[in-house]
Amino acid sequence: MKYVNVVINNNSDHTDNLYTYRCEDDSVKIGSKVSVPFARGNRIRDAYVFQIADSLPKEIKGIKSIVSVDPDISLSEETVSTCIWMKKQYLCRYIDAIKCFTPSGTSSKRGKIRTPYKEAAGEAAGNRTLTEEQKNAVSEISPFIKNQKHNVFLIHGVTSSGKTEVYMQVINAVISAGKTAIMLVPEISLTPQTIYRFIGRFGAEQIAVLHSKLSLGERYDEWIRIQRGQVKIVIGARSAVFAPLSNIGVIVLDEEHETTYKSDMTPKYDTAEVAIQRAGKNNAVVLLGSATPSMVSSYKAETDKYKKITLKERFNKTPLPSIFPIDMRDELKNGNKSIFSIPLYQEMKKNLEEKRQIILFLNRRGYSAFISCRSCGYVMKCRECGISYTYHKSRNEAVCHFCGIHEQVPQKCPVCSSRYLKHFGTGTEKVEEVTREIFPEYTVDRLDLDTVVKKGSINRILNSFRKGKTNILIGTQLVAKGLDFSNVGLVGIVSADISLNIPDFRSAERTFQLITQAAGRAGRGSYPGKVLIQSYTPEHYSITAAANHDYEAFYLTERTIRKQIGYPPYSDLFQVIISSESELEAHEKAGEVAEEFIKNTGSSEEKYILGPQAAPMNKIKGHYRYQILIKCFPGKRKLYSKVLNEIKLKINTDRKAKYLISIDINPYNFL
DNA sequence: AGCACGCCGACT
DNA sequence: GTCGGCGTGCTC
Repeated sequence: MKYVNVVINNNSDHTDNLYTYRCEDDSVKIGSKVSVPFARGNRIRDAYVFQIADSLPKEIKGIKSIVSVDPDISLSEETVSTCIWMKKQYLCRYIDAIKCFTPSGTSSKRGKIRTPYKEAAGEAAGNRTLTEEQKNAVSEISPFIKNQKHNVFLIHGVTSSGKTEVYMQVINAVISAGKTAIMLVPEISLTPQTIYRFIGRFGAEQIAVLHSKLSLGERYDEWIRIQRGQVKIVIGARSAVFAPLSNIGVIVLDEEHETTYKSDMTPKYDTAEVAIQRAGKNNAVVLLGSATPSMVSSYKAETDKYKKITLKERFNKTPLPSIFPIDMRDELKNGNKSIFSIPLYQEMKKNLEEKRQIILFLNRRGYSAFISCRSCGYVMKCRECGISYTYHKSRNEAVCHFCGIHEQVPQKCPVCSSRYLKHFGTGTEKVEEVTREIFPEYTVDRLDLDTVVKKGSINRILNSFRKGKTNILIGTQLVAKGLDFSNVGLVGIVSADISLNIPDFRSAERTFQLITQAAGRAGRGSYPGKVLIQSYTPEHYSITAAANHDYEAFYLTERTIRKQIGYPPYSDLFQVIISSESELEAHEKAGEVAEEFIKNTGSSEEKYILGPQAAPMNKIKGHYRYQILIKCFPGKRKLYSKVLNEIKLKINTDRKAKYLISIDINPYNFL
């Protein structure tokens, strides 16, 4: 006879506790999925065993017994403890964390299991020869694999430095040592070539690919394959960090700076944090790879939380493309009001004539118009938050989307008195139209979220570009991610100002990343590529540092600013959103939450709290949303989490309350 | 959440 | 009388 504490699969904050049951089944262990009678009706529900004891510390009246044990699905002790950690870390319920680790479907029963990438052409199985730098990287990591010592490595490698080859050799060592590996990529549909390389190298039967387009049944079958130890490597997007592998030796996050690694649905987890948590418990190594590491990761490397490895040279020894900022203020002075500057136009013409292809980037996330002077480049920003004001047409006001401060837009530029102080950010839709107008004899194609939605069209667009049928490809950041075309002579960034002025403290970081990643698309063949960046503030450090291929310069400047204003990596940002059918109520309650937070944390430091303020998505499905942002400095995280969780529970379990609260710690998107 | 209990008004 | 509305309390 033993007693178990279980988490009930019940979608409610009220029942987010451990419940004790009697258990006679010897096969039950920590992580077992069981069926239990629950509540007055004794309805049979799924539950997961989190604790086991031989006796009860004190008697529980009306204790019930487990009715059955699921033979197929279970958690491991490691994943159970990761669930407990997730509840604290992300203020979610136990069951939300458990659902990440368990398949929601049932077996597809359609006979044979289909592996979507089975037919991948094989690549030579042996390891390739490495550059000196790659060898050093591998030999720095190997001892940790051999000695089963947990560590996190930040691999900062320029585009084309061969990071993937380093990952593969480390994974090879891990598998040779009888352990398993998780390989995470930002977006699986955009990185098919990486998957094919892995399948070619390690063989499809050793690999499970967690594909977003898998049906529930297919996903279930893959989950079972992984859990039964039939595969050694799991490749997938962020949710693959929850793969039911045991004996993990390495978890890799490729392109670790990508925003897709942060979940925006409950639980709002950070993939790198989960990876590090799991790796720690498996005595495994984590590899975070990027050409443009996030500020947070670089800061952790600087402060010795991570070990940094740098790959400075490109694998094929081709030089990095030359990057030229173009001052759009000069264009205006010279009477050119078109989207394209003279240098960009001429460079496009030249490349087309010499039969090289062109990629044009535009940032469509510029819905929120900012206010800038086209004559001198001045941008209206919030003094406190350091982010660009957003133009609100209805009141002709400039509003800070972080703290809510607003002011009238002046008639003249406060710096140079020009009348060219205008809101900016519209008109990018026109790029395709204008391009077709200027170069009617060439083929122009476009790749963005709208075109990607249609399945298959992304491959059609990319294939026709790869084959050279498309001369000019216009795209959003989507195109910047890891695509490898050898005939691209020119990359044009139509307006760096748009990403530079999105209302987010990460706008400079994003801009630096965008330019660097975009530049990596040029000059992959024999011709050294060229990158032109159009901007009204080409002297901005994110642009000059990117142009000089100088990550360190960018990092140091940005770090200073983050420290001054108290943004990550110097704080954790808690975004608390109150939603209600009544806009007034949402606004008021957000204010009350802020007051209660201040009272309960005993901190009188109101400047740590920004808002209340209309949330980025102001209205969703008839519910108005107001937010407060809380800067949480080192040492405060536990207290803030506890207080916020108490406030959240009180509100979300109050049936009379007509509003809801949700909390996102370090959200990635403020748009 | 989901369900039972229970205390009130409206109805065959 | 008694059917059913929903406010309240509880789930090992």
